[in-house]
Amino acid sequence: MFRGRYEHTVDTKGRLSIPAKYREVLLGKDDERLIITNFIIDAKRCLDVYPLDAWRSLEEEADAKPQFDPRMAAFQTYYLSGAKECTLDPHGRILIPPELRQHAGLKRDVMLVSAGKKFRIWDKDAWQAVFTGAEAQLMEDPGFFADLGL
Amino acid sequence: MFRGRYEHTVDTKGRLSIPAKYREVLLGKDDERLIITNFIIDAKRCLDVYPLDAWRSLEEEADAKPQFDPRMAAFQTYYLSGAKECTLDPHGRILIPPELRQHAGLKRDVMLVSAGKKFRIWDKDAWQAVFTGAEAQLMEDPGFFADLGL
DNA sequence: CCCGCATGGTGGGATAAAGTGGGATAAAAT
DNA sequence: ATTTTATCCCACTTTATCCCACCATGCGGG
Repeated sequence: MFRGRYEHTVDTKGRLSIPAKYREVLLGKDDERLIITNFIIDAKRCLDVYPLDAWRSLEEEADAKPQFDPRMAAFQTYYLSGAKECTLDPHGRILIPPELRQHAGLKRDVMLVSAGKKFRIWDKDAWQAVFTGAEAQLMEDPGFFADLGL
Repeated sequence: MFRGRYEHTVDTKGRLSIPAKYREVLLGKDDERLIITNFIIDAKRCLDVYPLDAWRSLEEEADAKPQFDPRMAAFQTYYLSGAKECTLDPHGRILIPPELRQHAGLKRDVMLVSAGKKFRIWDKDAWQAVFTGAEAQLMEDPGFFADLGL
């Protein structure tokens, strides 16, 4: 499980260092490979990052569903097909492929945000917008989280 | 399993270099032969590309089905009979047969898109349309993927 | 309280690999 | 026989990878 939010920077070569706390999770798996794909939340684009094993099980679950369901096809088109494998360099950094960097509109300052078995990478400004958006919803409707059954 | 999307170019001779990551998959099979056939998704034409072994098992599965089902006949007519074998040149490129290039409307810029055991080749503009279509669906209905149970 | 060292994050140059293009030769089609 | 198409070879450009150095921060020991 990944935990916490981190503000890091993407250098001019497109490299991003993974927080040490996230890396500890990977060390526990004995596999430092990460899978990155494109996603979108609240009309803001971001990147979803999975450890390889978590990604594989997602692929397999998806594979077990009816292939010709139009939603599944869209999922395949949008989410699964965008996946790229990235390995950590000796300093614990990944090189974010250009298309994905562009998709999420990553500039220098980015946010790494935990999301259970995966984490997300946001452009810092986009993150701010999504975060305050979620906060606003919660202000308007204090029961917003209640329905989740937690 | 192929992974990721790549934007490459078809040169004036009709050659297209296969992404190194895709080639690694073929190296694992000890067989660099690819089978290419015509396909269509969301009314946009594209090409389906299979490693030879995956194509063979598809052929055999098809062969095991009732021979006189009209749908199978159409599948045979459209999909199976369009197949051409292509081999990689020393630089890891394939020469896309003219008919297939024309079918998919391939110009200079193309997209290679993973799809499980096979991958697809799209004209870049056609791909954009398909991709943004999927994204638009997701934006309209944030629960779009939630219903897949993943 | 200050110093030195370990750790985490950032940056830059050198080398290797991947992708692209073009000419020359060989094979195939007309 | 001529034209076209495919294959091979070499060259160039861009991108990724490796390696080294640097700078903060935090912590323990003098």
